[in-house]
Amino acid sequence: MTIKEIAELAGVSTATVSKILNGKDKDISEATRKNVLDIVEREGYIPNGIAKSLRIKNTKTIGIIMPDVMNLFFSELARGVEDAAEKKGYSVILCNSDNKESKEEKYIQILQEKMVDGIILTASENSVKRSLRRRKIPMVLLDRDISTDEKVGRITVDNEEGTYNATKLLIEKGCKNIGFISSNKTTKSSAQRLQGYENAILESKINFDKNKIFLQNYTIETGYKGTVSLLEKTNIDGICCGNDLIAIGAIKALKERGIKVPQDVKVIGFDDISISKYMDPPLTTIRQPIYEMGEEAVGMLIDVINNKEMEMSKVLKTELIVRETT
Amino acid sequence: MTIKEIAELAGVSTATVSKILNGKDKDISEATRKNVLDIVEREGYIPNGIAKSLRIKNTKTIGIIMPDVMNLFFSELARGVEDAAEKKGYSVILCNSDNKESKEEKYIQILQEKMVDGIILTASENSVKRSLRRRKIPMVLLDRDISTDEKVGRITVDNEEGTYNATKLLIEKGCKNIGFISSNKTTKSSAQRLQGYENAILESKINFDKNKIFLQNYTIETGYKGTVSLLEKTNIDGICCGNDLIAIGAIKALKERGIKVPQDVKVIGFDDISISKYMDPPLTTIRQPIYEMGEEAVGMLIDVINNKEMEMSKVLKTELIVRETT
DNA sequence: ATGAAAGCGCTAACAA
DNA sequence: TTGTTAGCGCTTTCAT
Repeated sequence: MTIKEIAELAGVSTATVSKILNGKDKDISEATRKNVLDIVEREGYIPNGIAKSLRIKNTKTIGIIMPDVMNLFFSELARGVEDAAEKKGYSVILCNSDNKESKEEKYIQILQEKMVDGIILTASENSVKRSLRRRKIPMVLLDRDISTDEKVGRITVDNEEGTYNATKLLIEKGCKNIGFISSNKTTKSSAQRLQGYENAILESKINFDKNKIFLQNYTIETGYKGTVSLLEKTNIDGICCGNDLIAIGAIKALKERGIKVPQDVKVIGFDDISISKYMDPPLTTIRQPIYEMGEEAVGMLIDVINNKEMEMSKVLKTELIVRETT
Repeated sequence: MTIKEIAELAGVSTATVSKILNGKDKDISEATRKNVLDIVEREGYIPNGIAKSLRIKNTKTIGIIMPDVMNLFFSELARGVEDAAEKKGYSVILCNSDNKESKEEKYIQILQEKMVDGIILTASENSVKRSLRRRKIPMVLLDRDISTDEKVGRITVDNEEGTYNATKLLIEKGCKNIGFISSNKTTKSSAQRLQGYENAILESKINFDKNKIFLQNYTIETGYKGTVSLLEKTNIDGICCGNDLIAIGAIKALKERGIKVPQDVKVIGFDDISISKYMDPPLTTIRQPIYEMGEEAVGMLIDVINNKEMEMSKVLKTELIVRETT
């Protein structure tokens, strides 16, 4: 069923049907309008959006490339993106990169072939730069910032302030031996989180100890292993974690060894993923407005798609959520 | 940059370029092949997939409609789908329905307009039926089965056996007062899970008590509220939960009241979402092969897209994972 | 081994 | 108020 067939059934031209279907019906008689719409309804006609897109040169779909939707942080991000996109009439193609540059670049290529109107990206420095050089397409970098002169949007969070406040809280609560477990990625956000921790320590009277830092992945496993490692090498009465998953792993290791949280060791996470408040004990953490970040990203992306003049960078605030692990 | 421009630069026709780009180059001289490819590379040409799709009538993209990616169960499903799709050369458009029929139907329409090659659906009975009547498109129903004569694929799990085994385990472990907390949805899977529980109870010598059943949503909140409610109304020494989220909420309520799990009350979940093994205590549960279900769904979907003769229904086995809440 | 040309389903400028 | 028509970028048949 095509627009042409509808036109024939209605005894009008395809142009007329097209206008009606697209609401450009100011100078179309109510009679033919109704007639056409009835036929469309009766026949269950579904417009071919591909043909339309080819003609009008936009697809009303955006792509999002992220490491892994199964990770609670990213699934919340994805939801924020999808909800905001849907509200603005866009669909979203989801791509999981597992942080692999090869996948990131492959997906960027595929998304461009599919003529998405823009891409939201949580990816490595290299992929972004290389792709941007090849062909420009509206892009906003989400969560992970990247230095480039290209015109890309950025939505980030004040990571440094986050871990700074987290560590400060631990210090205020009386911790003297504070570990830091996080990711060893070379992303800005990882570096900033480490920096925030260091700043807080350096600023206090407790002395900085490299042995209290364990850097690996943003995973539960890292939290677990890191804690075990820290426990062996040094004494600890507080752990600042690079994200909530790490904190969950840390608490597990602690509990298994009969170490009480928060009495013996205090733990603080980062992100405030949805599960954190249900942990035992409920996790104290630095909240990122994850869902909102997703929303902001699509708002910004659509602005750049429409060539609107706007601020190309937005850094959102974190918030300390004190629950029961500190 | 279009295929035409590439053709001009190479001094050949668009037909030749097209053939080369699509590997239909058996009778194309190596010289022109190399020349064209070099130019494509040098110019950073990206084919317009929309134009291609319009011509060849497929988009190599599928849609998936599910209630909510933020729900751990669905995010794992989404990942399984995306991974399998990627392996077979498909992209996936993700849609969150929040179990709302209006959204389900809206998305089905949008996906059809975008000419996806097929749809994977976790949706209500009505939406599916209504949409199927309007226009046929390859579809596979995932996780939620629906009765219809239409030719749709189905991937499900043996829910009844799952809760039957779960309840049996509780009984074997000595529980005499077993509650059941689950969803009140009118889906087959929900009905089957209740049935499995009832069967196990009826089959045992402990008598069936309607007051020990609490039906609401598949959420942590329901688990919490349901447990509180059960505790008030009746005595309980075991809870069979409709999913892991409910189990997590139940355990939280129990712990808060100083009731020990598993000593005082045993709890068993359903799904084995990724977080369950990290709970405290690690959750005993009925494992669904979630990721594989996603994979199977796209395998089946692609088979129906290609009109392959195949089994249109597959029910996967659950597996009892005994950890420490029983 | 290569090319000409039709046509996929739609929109929009322009004509009537 | 409605219709004619070109053309979006590509593939593919059929010639050459």
